[in-house]
Amino acid sequence: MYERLKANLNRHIKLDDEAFDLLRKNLVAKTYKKDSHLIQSGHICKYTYFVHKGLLRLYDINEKGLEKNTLFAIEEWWVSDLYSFHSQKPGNYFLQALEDTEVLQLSKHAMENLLLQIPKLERFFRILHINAFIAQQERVMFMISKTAEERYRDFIQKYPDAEQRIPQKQIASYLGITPEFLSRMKANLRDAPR
Amino acid sequence: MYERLKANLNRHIKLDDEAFDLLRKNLVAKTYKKDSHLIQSGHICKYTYFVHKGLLRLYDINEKGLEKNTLFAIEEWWVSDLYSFHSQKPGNYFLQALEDTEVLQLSKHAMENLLLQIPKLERFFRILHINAFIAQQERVMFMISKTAEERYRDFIQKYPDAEQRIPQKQIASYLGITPEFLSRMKANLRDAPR
DNA sequence: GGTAAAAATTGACCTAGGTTAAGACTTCGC
DNA sequence: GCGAAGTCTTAACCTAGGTCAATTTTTACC
Repeated sequence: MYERLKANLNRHIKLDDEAFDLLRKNLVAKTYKKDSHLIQSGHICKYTYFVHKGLLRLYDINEKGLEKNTLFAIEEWWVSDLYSFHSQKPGNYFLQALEDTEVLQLSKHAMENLLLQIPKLERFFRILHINAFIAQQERVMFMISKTAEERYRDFIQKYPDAEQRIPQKQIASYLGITPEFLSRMKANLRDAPR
Repeated sequence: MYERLKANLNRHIKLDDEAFDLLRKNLVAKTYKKDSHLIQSGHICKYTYFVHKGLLRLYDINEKGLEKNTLFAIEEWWVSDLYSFHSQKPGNYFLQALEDTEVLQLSKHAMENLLLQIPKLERFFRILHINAFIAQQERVMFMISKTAEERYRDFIQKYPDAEQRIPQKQIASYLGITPEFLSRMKANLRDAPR
């Protein structure tokens, strides 16, 4: 169970056994049923989650009342409403399981303590958030520069198993298009592929 | 000159004089003329910049040959091609001065040393990048959820002096619309304000 | 200070993607 | 295993925003 977490940390830092153990003691394993929520808009987000198994979506509800996905988190992703988690103010996002999902949950309080006790974790999360920023920045550039079809192609290439695991309406919402239009695009691609 | 930097650091951490002095020794003050480039696409990005005075734009050139702005950096912003800076691989972005600009420049090598010598800096940049991520995430949600006019209103509200300092075609590129359409939108707003 | 280039505006026309609605196909609860 | 609800598809029509081109305004340069 913790092997996946260890592998994840090892991408950026080396932790000795003692530090890893301390981290592990502060994590709580939880499972969530498909469709249940880990985070609710309007509430203060208490936890950051490491996805061990499953699939989550982070979304908000815009002023027109529509759900818009901002990210999907699969195995080995860290996910939270970062604004709410770090400011400890009410957030705007919902986090929902799209499959039965197992996570390791880290509270804000535990995280602050760990950062003091294991300075390398500051480095780990710094690098993690740099990469998250770069990915979001690229996504903005895609929104600005590419057509819906180009963004869709890019999406299925980057997340090859997404097509199987994620309902189309969720993918459409992530891409910023309607499910109807995604459906039409797929029909076009079928007729005139590549 | 360093007061602005000190204020910036103080937003998230407290540095003693010794540490601040060490940081200062690693920074190099540079000035760039309007229209000159600090970073070139295709090159490895050697520096991160703290903007002391002036205005920069970070942009790429997409496959259709169009320049697209991903961010404007004004006084007290940190800016770089983070992907290239951190990976030390060739980047895709250009960083250009839109006004005569004074920056403090920090090399990758100096930064790595500083992070080891002043662990609090890990914390500082971690928080900085969390906030940068949150802002980009919100920008993605705006692209997905709002009309061009709503995004324009939001932009001029968030950056009140942008209208004076930044040419319209640059703002249009940032918003993901054509200069022609921005112009027409402004005409509409003039006729039917609010 | 005059002119050449760049930026902004305006107008006619076009298209990617949205909207609404109806039918078909899946999924899920009992 | 069956009905209800949700999801996906298809089609007709609509609109926000793009394209192209001509005109005016601003900026930059000798």
